[in-house]
Amino acid sequence: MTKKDHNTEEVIKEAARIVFQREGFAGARMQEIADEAGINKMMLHYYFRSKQHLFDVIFEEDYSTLMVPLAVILRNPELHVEEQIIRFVRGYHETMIEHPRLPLFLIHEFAKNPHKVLEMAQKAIPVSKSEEPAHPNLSATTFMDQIEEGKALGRYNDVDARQLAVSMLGMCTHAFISRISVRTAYEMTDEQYVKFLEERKEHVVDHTFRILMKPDYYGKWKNKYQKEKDNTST
Amino acid sequence: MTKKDHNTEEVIKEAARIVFQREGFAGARMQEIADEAGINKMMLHYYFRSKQHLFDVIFEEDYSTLMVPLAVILRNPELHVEEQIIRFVRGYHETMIEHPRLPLFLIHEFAKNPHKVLEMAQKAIPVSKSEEPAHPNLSATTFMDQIEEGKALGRYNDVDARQLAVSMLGMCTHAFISRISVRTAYEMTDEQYVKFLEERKEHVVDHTFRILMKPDYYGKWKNKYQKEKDNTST
DNA sequence: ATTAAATTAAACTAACTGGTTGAACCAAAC
DNA sequence: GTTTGGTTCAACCAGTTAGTTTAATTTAAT
Repeated sequence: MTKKDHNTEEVIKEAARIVFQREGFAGARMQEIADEAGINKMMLHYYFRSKQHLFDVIFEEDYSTLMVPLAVILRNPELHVEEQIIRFVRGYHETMIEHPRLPLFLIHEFAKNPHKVLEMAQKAIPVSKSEEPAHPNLSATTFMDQIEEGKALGRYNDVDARQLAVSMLGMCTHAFISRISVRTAYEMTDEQYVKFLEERKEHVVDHTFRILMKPDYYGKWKNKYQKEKDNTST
Repeated sequence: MTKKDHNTEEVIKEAARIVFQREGFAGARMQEIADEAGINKMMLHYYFRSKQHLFDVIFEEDYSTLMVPLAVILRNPELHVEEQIIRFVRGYHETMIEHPRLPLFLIHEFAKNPHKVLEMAQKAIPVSKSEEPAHPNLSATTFMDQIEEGKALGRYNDVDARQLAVSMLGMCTHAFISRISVRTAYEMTDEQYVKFLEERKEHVVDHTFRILMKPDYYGKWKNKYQKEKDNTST
């Protein structure tokens, strides 16, 4: 920022991100981070007072990387559930293909320190325009309400909205969290696996809608969706 | 075994299990385990040479706790896929309700040390009767084949079997892995959450079948299944 | 050139942590 | 009751780790 064009602070953060995501807080060593950054260990304390503080910075950034785009989608009252689901699943996959270690990292550190993360979450996700959500991170009420509405209209199956939400999230996360198991079980190369993830995006949308929608409504949606897709690609 | 009736070895193992599952290998402290066991730290080394060895014992046991019952189901050539899915999902939930921290623990340590776990897996799951599976842990070929068969018979949707398998596993694991997020988001007490998990068992079966089966075949299955359930309960 | 900030190297500390030692303990065997 | 041998303990040891200090060097702005 001041002198060097390649900002040391940023170099440290990227190294720390790699090491913390790979080893977790307890497993990471400051020397390891310094080596990863190709920099003297002293610098870590010069820029970020302590290991804990450096970790907090990384964790908060990573948390936002994952949550903010998703929160934006789920908070948007203009969007219909179906559009929310499509954007959510695609957004999740696109972010995670770029940051494959994020889900497991966040979940593991969250599980080790839930209280801290929960209070951080309230600050991390900016609340826009005097909006005061009951569920600060994923105001799921609209989501739930709209599903009830769809059920009443006879479009949706009599599915428990909470169970559906957990299933959808599980379908999204699992391919990333269990990357190695899946890769090994299916004997995939790295490229094949990335391709698998790219494809998976649309499969998860499809699976979610198969759970949610009544067969004929699903058929109609798929038809319409297919046409839209054709129009965009031609 | 020799003198005391309350086996110290077992006391240590249970304490180690709790601490390792909560903190992970890197985060766990031998003193912490000793305290948890209400025992002198020396005893840990007396019974289990090193931290690493103690961890390996626990990890292998936990790995087996999860995998063996599932492998038994998936290896059974007598069972139809549908029955396999039902037993798999139920078995998974029942085991995990008893050991809620198992999935995240195993996945996290697996991700940190994939090579070691993979070679361990081959020993851990006993191969019965000169059976030589291509996929040692979850010989998924039968599973895949039967799904292709169901598609050919017009019973199943044109779903990618691998994607389905990942989705099913994700639906199973996520409720346990993200326990705290889910509990917080839905503002549940501990009892309510256990109830949610109990219920979830059948929901996941249902979700999986909704993805897998064509609507009319799903309808038939559900009908038959409902009758069977009524017969068992009356 | 002068100055101030950035960076490195190396030695150091204070706390922590896995692992060890040697003595005490205790129940059974003689 | 004394011996025996596995069991338990408090204290200790050696290596590691986060974090500090100090001094020297490089870099960039004035």
